[in-house]
Amino acid sequence: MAPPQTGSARVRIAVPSVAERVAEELRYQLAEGMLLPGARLTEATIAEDLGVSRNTVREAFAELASERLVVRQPNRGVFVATLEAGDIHDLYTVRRAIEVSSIRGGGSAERVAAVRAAVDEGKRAAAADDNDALGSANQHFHGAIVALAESKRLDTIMRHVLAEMRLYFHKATSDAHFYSAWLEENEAICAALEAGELERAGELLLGYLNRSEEQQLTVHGE
Amino acid sequence: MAPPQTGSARVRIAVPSVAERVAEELRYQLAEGMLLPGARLTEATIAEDLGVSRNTVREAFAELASERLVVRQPNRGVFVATLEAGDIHDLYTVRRAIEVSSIRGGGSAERVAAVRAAVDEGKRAAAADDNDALGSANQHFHGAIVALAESKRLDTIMRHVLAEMRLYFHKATSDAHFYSAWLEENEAICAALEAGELERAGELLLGYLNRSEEQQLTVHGE
DNA sequence: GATCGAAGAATCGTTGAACAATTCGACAAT
DNA sequence: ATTGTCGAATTGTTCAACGATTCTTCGATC
Repeated sequence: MAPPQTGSARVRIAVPSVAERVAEELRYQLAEGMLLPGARLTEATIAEDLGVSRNTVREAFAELASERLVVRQPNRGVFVATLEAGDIHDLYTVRRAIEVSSIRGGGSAERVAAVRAAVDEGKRAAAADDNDALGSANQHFHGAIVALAESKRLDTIMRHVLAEMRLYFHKATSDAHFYSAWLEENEAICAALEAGELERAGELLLGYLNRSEEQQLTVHGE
Repeated sequence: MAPPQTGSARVRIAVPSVAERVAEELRYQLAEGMLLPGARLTEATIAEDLGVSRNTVREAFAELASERLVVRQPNRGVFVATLEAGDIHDLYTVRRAIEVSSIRGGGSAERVAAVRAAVDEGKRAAAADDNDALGSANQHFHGAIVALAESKRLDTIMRHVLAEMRLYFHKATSDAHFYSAWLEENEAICAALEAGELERAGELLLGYLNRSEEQQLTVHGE
């Protein structure tokens, strides 16, 4: 007999609710650039397009709004989030906090290996000249860094931050030599991490984030 | 005519929507311990109690779920979040990341003054022997530290973390000499901050958070 | 011709009712 | 003690409606 309630690991075989699937679909369209910042999302239209009720769309909107992917304007509707002044700095402030903190704490061998895997993934993508894959690999790299901390909450925060950045920067950074610079930095950061030089890894990562922020600030209107 | 769209500072005089007010009311009850972890929140009951529609309650639930104050179990209902194994460590991991990062970045004179104000608030509460006020002051102190970074996103993350901790620890820590230790530490941290010794302030804060986590771990089951 | 305002259309916020699907509790059968 | 079944309760979702708010259009006015 199984112990009455093993407590935590209650694996729910739950089919994602309709509202969640709607949110997922919209998230996808947002990441893919099919819905550009500022675009209006009319409840009735989306409800009809996806074949669901307006109320369900509403619930999906609530979820996306909590992730800052869309903004609700009372009595006016929801719009794809737009980059306000200070948002770039804000996003990088969050990243500096959680990424640097995570890497300074080190992590299990498995988690470190995952970081290494992301670095390699980036190298392969570069070799294959696949810019999309390069961008994904970079996100995986930074996701893996946060994952070092083994914190559910930090993971979801990072997921949201990355989703927001995809929304804003999806095509803007298809500049080739952007990425080549990343690759070397990621390699160095990963090497320091593997060598247990956590302090130095943190400094390298911090430097990368600061430089990356400046790049984004110059690319987008200050 | 007003300038076509002054852009950001569009001050909405919006009356909070009904759904938001419901969420607010529930948040209040959660913080105040009227709704204990594990309690079931039946849609119909709450809808009737608050005199709103079931759909509206649903929207409020979605918001609270995104803040981890309640948990949705598909087809079963929403329950007040309970402390799972590792949650305490998780919460403190987030706090270490954002609080230490914020204090290491320093802040404007106004923001530093706000930290000082929170320290004083704590001292007054201690003098008045008001334990509730002491708890609030401590939360203000740590909120003020995060506010140093002037980041909307970090502020809301911190707000959510503190709300979650209030939910779990609302009465547990009414131990008098807990607080007196805090007061001295807060004072020392604030002094270091004011002196511009950011690195040291960060270390002190980190030490405090580590010790606080251990206390909570021993008080609550492991 | 530009400004203002008012009528009308579109959309949102919220409600209430409905119904299938799922879970829960109890009770009977093996 | 396990299994199965039935009924009650609750959730997930849809639909239709209506007041409130915003947007648009279109004249009327200066």
